[in-house]
Amino acid sequence: MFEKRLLEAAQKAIRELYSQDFDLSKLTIERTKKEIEGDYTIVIFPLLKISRKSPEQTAKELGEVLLKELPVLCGFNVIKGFLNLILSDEYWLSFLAGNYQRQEYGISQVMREEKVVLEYSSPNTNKPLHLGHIRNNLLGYSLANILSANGYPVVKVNLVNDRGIHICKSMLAYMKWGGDETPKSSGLKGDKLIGKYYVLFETHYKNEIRDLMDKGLTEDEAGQQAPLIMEAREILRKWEAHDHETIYLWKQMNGWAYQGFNETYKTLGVDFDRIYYESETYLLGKELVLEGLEKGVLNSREDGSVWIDLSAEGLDEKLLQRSDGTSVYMTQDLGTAQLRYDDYHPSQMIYVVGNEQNYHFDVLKRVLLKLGKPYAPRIFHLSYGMVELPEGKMKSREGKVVDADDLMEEMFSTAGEMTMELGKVSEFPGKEARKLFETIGLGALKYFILKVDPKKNMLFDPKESIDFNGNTGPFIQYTYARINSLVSKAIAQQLMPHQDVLPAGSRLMLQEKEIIKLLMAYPQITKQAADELNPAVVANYVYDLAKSYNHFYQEIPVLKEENADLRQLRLMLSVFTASVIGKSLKLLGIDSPERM
RNA sequence: GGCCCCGUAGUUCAAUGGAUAGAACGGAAGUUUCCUAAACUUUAAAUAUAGGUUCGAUUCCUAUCGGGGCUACCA
Repeated sequence: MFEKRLLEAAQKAIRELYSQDFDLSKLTIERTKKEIEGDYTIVIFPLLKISRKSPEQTAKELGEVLLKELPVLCGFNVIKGFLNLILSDEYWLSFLAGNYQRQEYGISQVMREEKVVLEYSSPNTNKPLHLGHIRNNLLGYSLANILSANGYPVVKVNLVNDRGIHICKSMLAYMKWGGDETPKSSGLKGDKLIGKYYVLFETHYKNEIRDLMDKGLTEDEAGQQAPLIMEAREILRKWEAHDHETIYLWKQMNGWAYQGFNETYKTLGVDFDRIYYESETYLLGKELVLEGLEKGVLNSREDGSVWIDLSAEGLDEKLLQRSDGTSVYMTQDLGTAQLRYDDYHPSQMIYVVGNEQNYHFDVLKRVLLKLGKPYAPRIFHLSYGMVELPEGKMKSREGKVVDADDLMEEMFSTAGEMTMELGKVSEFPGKEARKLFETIGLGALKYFILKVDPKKNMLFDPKESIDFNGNTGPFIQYTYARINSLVSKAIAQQLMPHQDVLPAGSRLMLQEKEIIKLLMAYPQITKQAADELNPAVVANYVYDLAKSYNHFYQEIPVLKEENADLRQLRLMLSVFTASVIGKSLKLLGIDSPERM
């Protein structure tokens, strides 16, 4: 890689010029800004202490030595404290010719030994997936792709919250008011049917609380004593005691939910290698709690509840097991972590979970550390920001959510309307057209969500957020389709270049060079995205690339160019660009349409 | 109250401590006898406030103001 060679040469040049060694980590080399002539820039300021000369003078001296030392350099300029180096066109051209058809470009050919377990999605079986889950799923799926491309063997796991007091709530509501309604009889998707009863519970529960408060109870007391919540607790107790009827209903309702989830996952285009159920891990969690008690790391109270005291570390006391012996979220997560470690011995266990659970994961890690678990330090909570609506946070208890299925369906129909309006694919058969609308609609949705830094909260306005023009998924997909059309024509006219032919002697236009530079950056981009666990790096990159290509395409002829060398160069550039756009989108979980 | 995160054009997002803070949407003005106009070109418009560290701060530190989250025997 050129940066490395440049750094070494700079080291040598500095020693030659100032007879001193210099800490290379202080030297920054960056790609030259677009508006300025040059390809790589060395920031000179850190050198001034040892050069004892003006920034301009220092830059000039260093530039001259480098020019002599590195044959690929053909010139430089100095602006203030910045040394801008110019590489010869041959350098860019040979890179282009050598890589434009490499399928494996930007994909690591070395696989690491140790696995990464990546958890995402993690739905509750009592409510359908909503926009927040969409962000979660897209992030997880994309990260799995990005890590794989960087040579990490990834195990995609989904942890289903299939048990707990919240599930009992929808079970209770169904027992009371459900009759024998099924997804089939109601025509509702399974997860939607469950969600309906969860909301029903919350509504009635709230009413009971209000009634009790009217009788003089505090809100807390009312929340604890309302008949519905007490009944739900009883169901949880029965469930943990393996009561037959309870288990039967639980299985039936969860089955409905899974069917619904699977449909949504399929439409969204995400999948998993392994599904864990909390009902299978909570007992292991309880064992760990017992172990903690024996080791004296945890303490039990008189009422039988088990706690960990983290006040010495600036946190609070945290409950790990209820007084009635039932387990809580944390108990389950302890077991899940253990099981995952036993199954895969991963080098990293990444949890894609919203930032509202930062505290929970902080505690989880500390508990496991105190238990002396070797995998505790390998736990990494990839904490992503909330998706907010214009009116604020989504509240599934109140049914104030953007439903995942509805949203996607809306995207598809909007994509269809847009396409028809533009008169793009009127000759497409119906099935193919529907496929295209899904590709474009999902492209818009996925790009919109993934282009934002995962750590940050983001706003989603159902009426305005999704666009198909400008900095959007469809814009990038369009660029891909456009190139594809161009290349098809080139093939038809037998104009495609031969791989072993170098377009020699041609001068690169600015627009061409800009694209080549971006293409060359692709491997670093995928690495950065993996290091930072951040798909937005890829999203912003591929937008830049598409934008640069459109700029080029608008102003410079490709097939119409009469000079065969230039035509060949531009075709290579186009083929390479389409390939890298396709790969980048793939990393984001976005499909690239051949036509649109 | 305590702990954590975030304040960048009208709006939604960018910017490894480096050059004149980038885009997109929206606003204004243009480009189609020419490889897909879901495109391209031009234009107006922003770092919450006050200090500090630094040759250099949107970025690091402190305070203030504003927004969000957590602080459940919910998940």
